[in-house]
Amino acid sequence: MYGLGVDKREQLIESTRELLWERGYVGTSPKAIQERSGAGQGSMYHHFQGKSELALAAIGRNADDLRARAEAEFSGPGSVVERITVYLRRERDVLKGCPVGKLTQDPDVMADPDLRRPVEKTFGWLTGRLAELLDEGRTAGELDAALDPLATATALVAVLQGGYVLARAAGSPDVFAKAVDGALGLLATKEK
Amino acid sequence: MYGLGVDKREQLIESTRELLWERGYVGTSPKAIQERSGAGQGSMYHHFQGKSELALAAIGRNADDLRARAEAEFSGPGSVVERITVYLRRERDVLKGCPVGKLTQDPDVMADPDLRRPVEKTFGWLTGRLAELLDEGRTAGELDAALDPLATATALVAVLQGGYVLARAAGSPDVFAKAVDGALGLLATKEK
DNA sequence: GTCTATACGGGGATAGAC
DNA sequence: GTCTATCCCCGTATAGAC
Repeated sequence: MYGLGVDKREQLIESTRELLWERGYVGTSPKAIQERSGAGQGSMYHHFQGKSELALAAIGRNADDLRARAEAEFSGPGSVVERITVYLRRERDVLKGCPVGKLTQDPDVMADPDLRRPVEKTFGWLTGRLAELLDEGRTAGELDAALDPLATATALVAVLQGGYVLARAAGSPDVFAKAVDGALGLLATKEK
Repeated sequence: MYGLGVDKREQLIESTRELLWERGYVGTSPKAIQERSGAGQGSMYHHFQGKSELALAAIGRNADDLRARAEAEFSGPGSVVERITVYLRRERDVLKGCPVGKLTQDPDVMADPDLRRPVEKTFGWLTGRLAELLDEGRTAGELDAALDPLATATALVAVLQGGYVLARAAGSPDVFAKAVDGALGLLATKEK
């Protein structure tokens, strides 16, 4: 626990995180995890019961990260629209996709309630938090009173998730930026 | 070619289509395809060189379907916004996800240029076609002249693709509908 | 065209030595 | 805690018979 060396348990989780992001759950084998982490079979099965338990730790960490970063932007300085803009425009590893959103396309993740829960929670939180912000903007008179906070928040989160999809399809991050531009262009009309 | 029986080649493609949709490319094995189609090993490898060639046929068909359906709605009756609304609100198998969009999350599909091409083409076409419609609406005075057709089109397609992601995360199709509502709510402001 | 037999490596995990 | 050995089934494909 002391010293410079990172323990194997930690390496296993981090490697799984990366692989889940790059290849998804069905596309990630214990062998691949072991190779990337530098741990052997015995080490992996000592720390974790198996692939799914390891994935659970990795997914949880991905989810926590996403949430922490978003919250930092949401609670930052500026008007509501400014804060949302900062969030939407933040630099992302677009072509790799969203480390959490990607998991929704994985049949084995969605089939396992334990693995699925953090994904569900993350997007529930994200949408709700964004809806709060929008509502705050409405109350403050910054945004049109007719704007539906929850529907708009859901649409904004969807633009991000869909932006990843389109960017990967096109092989270019520009498409992600275009989608965000389009969304912000539409939102701007609702500003007073 | 005559008669009631559908040939095995056809069954193989259709089964692959379903499996690709349900489990993705990495999650679909030749064995699973054979079982679902009722064809044996020999039959499959007689008609196709292997998994990827079969997937290519299946992906192409999924892409053609998506395009044909969308085009029918885009070229239907009504104003531009009405046609877009019909398209966005069309009934979909939301929890299964988009049969084409889903493929973008599959590392082995994206890594193979042949498999990737139809996906890229489909979204390129879809976004472009929607941008044309929006531009038509602008020219006709139906939509605000300041609206950016390409960015808006990209955002709309992203809302759909992201809607699938969020609905799967939540385990409910309602979230997809919410995202669409949010997008249409924003678009409405741009109507004259 | 379709079937069965066969092949080989990999996925996923256990056992036991160190 | 970590390693190596081992296990069994599956993924993916070829060969050859019918």
